[in-house]
Order: sequence, then structure tokens, then C-alpha cells
Amino acid sequence: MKKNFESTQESYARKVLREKGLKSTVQRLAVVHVLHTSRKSLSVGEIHDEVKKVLGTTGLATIYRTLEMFEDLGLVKRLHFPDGGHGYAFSQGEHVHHMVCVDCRGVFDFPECPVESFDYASVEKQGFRVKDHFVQLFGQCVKCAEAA
Amino acid sequence: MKKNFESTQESYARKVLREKGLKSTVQRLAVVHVLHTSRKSLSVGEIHDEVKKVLGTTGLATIYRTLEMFEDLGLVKRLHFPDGGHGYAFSQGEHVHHMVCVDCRGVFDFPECPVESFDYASVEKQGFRVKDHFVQLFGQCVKCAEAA
DNA sequence: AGCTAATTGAAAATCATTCTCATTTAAAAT
DNA sequence: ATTTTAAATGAGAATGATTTTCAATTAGCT
Repeated sequence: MKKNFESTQESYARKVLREKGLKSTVQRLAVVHVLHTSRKSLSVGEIHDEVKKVLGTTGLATIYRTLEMFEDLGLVKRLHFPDGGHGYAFSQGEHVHHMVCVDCRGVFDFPECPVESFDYASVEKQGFRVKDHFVQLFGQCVKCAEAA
Repeated sequence: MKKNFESTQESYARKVLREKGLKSTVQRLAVVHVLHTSRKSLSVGEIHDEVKKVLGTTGLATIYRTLEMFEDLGLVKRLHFPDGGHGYAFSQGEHVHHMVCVDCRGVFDFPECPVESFDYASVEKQGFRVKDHFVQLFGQCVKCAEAA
């Protein structure tokens, strides 16, 4: 059995990229690594900084390009904050929603979807056809609650 | 009985502003007017353009300042789009969620909250205390479905 | 009507994002 | 292992979005 130095997240990203005919560059894998290692949502600038720590020089434009692509591929989720800012969290394809701690921006998954079982009848009566949804919970994680 | 030329939305905004000791300027009321008249979500630039049609000259910075303030006051909701852009919709305080048509960016309220009845047990077991949530539905409105 | 703090407009400053294009690289083919 | 080639990157310029500054204006008191 061959030893695998990669995280499952990195292998997964590799697979997704390969399936789409896209290259698994060191920069892209570094973004995966940084995002899934950090347990909190990171801004573009923070991701850039972290990736530079791993790879040395890295262009900011590459980070932007990678994040956009990853979002389309479902590898990454863009989260929004009350202050108007946004950040990214690693997300392995499946239907998962996130809660974020408004203090530390920590990200916690929550797999049960509160919207899934919702009855859209009232809404679809108006002719609107629901195709997707975005759900995000805000709150405080244990650590930040204790610190406060 | 005194005739009232204002929309209920404008009076409501006036009231909220007065309660906070803030001034009901023509610019602010114009933003309310424009947002609630339009049945779709508008970008900052679009709001600026519409307000200019009503008032003549208006500074863009004022629009930004007004929207930020209105968001804090709950008069306005910032909506996010799959393409990364965002827009604003009028929102009268109460707990209402929105669905947006991804084609025309039309906004439709939907008062029943799918998250309200959701059991956070699994999540709060981790110590996370949920304080707020953001829900937005994406889909197609009748008009756009027919046009397609 | 006059006073005063809050608000505005305009332009500059800052910050975020995208684009361009010459160079590099992953991965397929040999 | 080397070559080939399209895809991807880096650096910086360009663009676009947002915020700041400050002098001038105005809403909402007395």
C-alpha cells in the first residue's frame, strides 16, 4: 500500500479538477490545503498570505482565479458577514450549510438542511420556481462565548 | 383627515429614523421610494441612477451611507447573487426572507421562515449558539420562465 | 426666522478585483 | 525520460467599488 501524503481534501480536489480537464497546480492545491486546515473562513487577502507562506511567491490574481473556479466546482463556499465582508471556506461538494462565529469567523458545518423539507407551496403558487437556496447561520462558538 | 402623499413605506422609514434621532432627508426618502417601487433588487449604481432621476444631482457617497445605515435599521436587505454581485431590496423590519429571480433579479417576499422551526440541537451540542440566520432562495419568476 | 448638529456633494484616496501578456508548468504523447 | 502544447501563472497596469475628507447645505428644533 502506497503511503499518501495528501489530505483527503487535496485528493478530492485533484479528482474534481481532473474530471473537468483542469490542472492540479501547486497553487490550487495550496489553496485547498490552506482553506481546509484553517477552521475559519478566510478573506482573499488572508488566503493569499497563507499560500505565500507555503509556496513563497504567489500572484494575487491566481488566488482570485482559483477561488472563482473552486466556487463553480463546489470546492469552496463563499460566506457573507454582517459587516458586509465575505470569506471562503472549504466545502466538499455535498449539500452542507455553514454557521459562522461572528467573532472569530470560525466555520462549522451543519449537514441537515433546514430548507430542504420546507414547503414552498405558498411561494410556488405565485409561479416562482425555486432552484437553489443559500443558508447561513450566525452566532458564537464556544471559545468566543467563553472569552466574552 | 389629512391627505397623505407618502407611501406607507416612506412613513415607516420616517418613523424609524425619527426614533433613532436621525434626519429624514430627501435623499433618504428617495432611496426608500426607489427601492420599494422597484420590484427588483437594485445595485448601488442603479439606486444612484434612480435617485438622480427623482432628485437631480445626488452624491454617490450619500447612497452608500444611506444603504449602510438602512441595513443597520432593518429598512433594507442586502441580497447576494450567484455571480458574486449583490443588491438591495426594501424590507420592512419584520422577519421576511427573499427569493430572487436569477434572470431579472426580481424580488419576492416569503414570510414563512424555513429556519425558524429548525432544530439546532445537533449544532448547539457543539456549543455553538445560533443568533441569526440568512436565507435566500434562488429561482425563476413566472415572467422569466415564460420568456425562456 | 434663527440656530446647530447632522447630512450632503464632490473629489481625492483607498481598497478590491480583473485584465493583459510574456513566461512557466502540468500532463499527455512520444 | 523528453518533448509538446494548451492551460495556468505572475507582475503590474487598469478598472471598478467603496470610503474619506471637508466645506457647504439642510432638517428639525427653539
